[in-house]
Amino acid sequence: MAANSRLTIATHALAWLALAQRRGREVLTSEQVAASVNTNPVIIRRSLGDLRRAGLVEVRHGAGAGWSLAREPEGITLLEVYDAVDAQPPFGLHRTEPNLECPVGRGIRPALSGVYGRVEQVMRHELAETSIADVLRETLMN
Amino acid sequence: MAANSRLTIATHALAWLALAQRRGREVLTSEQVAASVNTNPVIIRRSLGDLRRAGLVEVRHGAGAGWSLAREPEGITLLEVYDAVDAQPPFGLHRTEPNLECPVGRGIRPALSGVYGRVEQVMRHELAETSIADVLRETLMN
DNA sequence: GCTCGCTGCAACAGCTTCTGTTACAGCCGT
DNA sequence: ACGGCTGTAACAGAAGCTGTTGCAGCGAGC
Repeated sequence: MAANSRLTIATHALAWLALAQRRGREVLTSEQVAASVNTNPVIIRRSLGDLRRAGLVEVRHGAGAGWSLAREPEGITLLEVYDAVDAQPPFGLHRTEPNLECPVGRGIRPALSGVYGRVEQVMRHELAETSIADVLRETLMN
Repeated sequence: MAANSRLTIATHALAWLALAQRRGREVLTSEQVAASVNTNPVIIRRSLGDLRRAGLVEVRHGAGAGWSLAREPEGITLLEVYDAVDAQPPFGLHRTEPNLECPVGRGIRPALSGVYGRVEQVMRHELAETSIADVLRETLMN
């Protein structure tokens, strides 16, 4: 499958909510967000549902329902979005347990876990450097 | 799908080759490597084939055939392995083109490309910090 | 030159994940 | 009560990875 686009969809939705808010529209429906992302409204509801559980957006039910940011766009980092959408880590260990009678098979998993953990740490640190407001600003430059 | 284990398989194979070399065995067959990784020899041949094309291992055909490291294990970094196995990048952009009539849809792809590019850069930098010899040393500590 | 062991590679099945779609119950302003 | 929208389940299609089988090709050693 192509690479995972969950973080992209969620960030797109948040940037669009941030812009709508700035323009005076308090809430957007999943259909309106879907029109910008160019996908199905259910996809957006699933993604925004993840973000709601993480406390990044709020939802209003009933008539006139819709979604809005729960916080200022300057305060929402891509790291929070990454955690909210529960994206898969970049690397996985062996799918089947290696041969434990081999010295390499016995010790390689903790060794690789250490390396992979360091990689994920620097990745998370970099994601924390960018906010939704940053993304929106760069987006509107084009 | 579960996370991608290509980098893990390739690194395991290289560490095992490095240890065998140190023990005086010049070459290992794909079956011997597969026994340590606990998988099918064809999987190993595919992985080592990637590493051969990247110049990290050498193969000998005919009778007494097998694989050996093309360079010192201290000089092979996980970044080279990562590039050799052509692992997928951690994040993907929209699968379908966003709505270009929306200001967010129009500009968000270059904006996200910039962020994702920076994330991949720090990831690559971290992978370059670890060599096969490092992995083997940590592996044998367990 | 033949043999034999191993590589290289194609083809295929099974599994998993993600995306997209339909359908429907639940909620709540108006 | 109505109507619009959310929440969620169920399902289909596509894609990628792993694992498996089968077979041609290569070359060292006899």
